[in-house]
Amino acid sequence: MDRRQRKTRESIFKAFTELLARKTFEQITVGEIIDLADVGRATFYAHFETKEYLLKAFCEELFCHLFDTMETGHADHRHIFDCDARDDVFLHLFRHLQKNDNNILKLLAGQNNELFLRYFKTNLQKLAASQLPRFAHRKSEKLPEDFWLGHIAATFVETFRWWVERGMQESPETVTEYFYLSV
Amino acid sequence: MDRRQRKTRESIFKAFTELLARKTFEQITVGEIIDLADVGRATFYAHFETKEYLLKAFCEELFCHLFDTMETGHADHRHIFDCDARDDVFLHLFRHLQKNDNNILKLLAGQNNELFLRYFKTNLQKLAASQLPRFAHRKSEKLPEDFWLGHIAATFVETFRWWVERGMQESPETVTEYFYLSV
DNA sequence: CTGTTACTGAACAATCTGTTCGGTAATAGT
DNA sequence: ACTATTACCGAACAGATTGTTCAGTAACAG
Repeated sequence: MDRRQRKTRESIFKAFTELLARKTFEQITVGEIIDLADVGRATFYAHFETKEYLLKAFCEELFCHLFDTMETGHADHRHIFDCDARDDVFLHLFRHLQKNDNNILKLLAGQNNELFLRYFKTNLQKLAASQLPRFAHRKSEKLPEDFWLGHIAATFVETFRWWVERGMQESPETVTEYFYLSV
Repeated sequence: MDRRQRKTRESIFKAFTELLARKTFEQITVGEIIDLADVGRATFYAHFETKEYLLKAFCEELFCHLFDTMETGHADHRHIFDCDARDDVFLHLFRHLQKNDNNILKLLAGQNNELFLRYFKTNLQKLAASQLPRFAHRKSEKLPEDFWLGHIAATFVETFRWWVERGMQESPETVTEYFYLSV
């Protein structure tokens, strides 16, 4: 990819992330993004059809980083975050989320969080599917599989939301315990 | 309340409901609402500060109808909907939702469903609190109460969402069973 | 009958979106 | 090193939407 393109894309992402720390998605305008990214208006629209497409691309990169690196367990990833692969993946995930890379919290709290939550849930559902044996309760046998997977993902999201609302006082270990107890 | 005010408010609500059947909240403009409601622009803004405040008022009326009448069990309500108070409240609720009064489904499916879901969850949480003995599992003792209530409400919402996504093929009784099994 | 209140409708500024285009600079291929 | 391609700039642009203002008119309450 052209170096110019890459630089533009990165500065737009960076500006978007910074703005996300201050305000919610719908409060951010294209004008603010290009000012902070120091990029022409036409350039922005050459990269992203609309503001929503930027969010979409942002979410894709975000969850790619968050989930894919976890599943495959890349060496560099483990080095950076000092992860132990033997850890529970959900505990692992809570630990990541605690760091609030890329201002995930603001995306969760925003008014227009539908798209974000959909990505979150989709990825969680895939993760849950790979961890299905962990959730093989008696009750799960009586429920349709897609219902069950959706329930696990939704429970994770809700647990995370509860955690954030309370200011993330509890340790990731405690929250993980709550998650497994309630699911 | 002045008859003129009431009529204006009602025609705005009616227009909003109709538009909600066709498009999502953010696609609806104030111009469309006042055209359909046949109401002056200034009049709309005399009633509602912004479009969001209209949604807020709409949600309040909606959930007031949905929950309050259920808890108090008004005679007229039972007449209209032919409800049996001995029925489980959650089954009762699923039956109501199946009717899709006021296009709840569109509000659920919309992109900007955050406000709607918050109202939904808040009311469900109150309902769950009143029904707490039903959810007195072993596991619930080990969890903080607000976490537990939030989990019940979120599970209901998720169950409902799953139902809607599959075209509401299952009976309300089956869905209620799934709900109780998973919570 | 009268004072108050609500609605009308049109005009208004302000903001944001998404597009267009001629000129400029960086890049890639040869 | 030359050339064609590609990306960027930046300013201008039309179009849509929002929320406000105001003078005139109609409905309401006492």
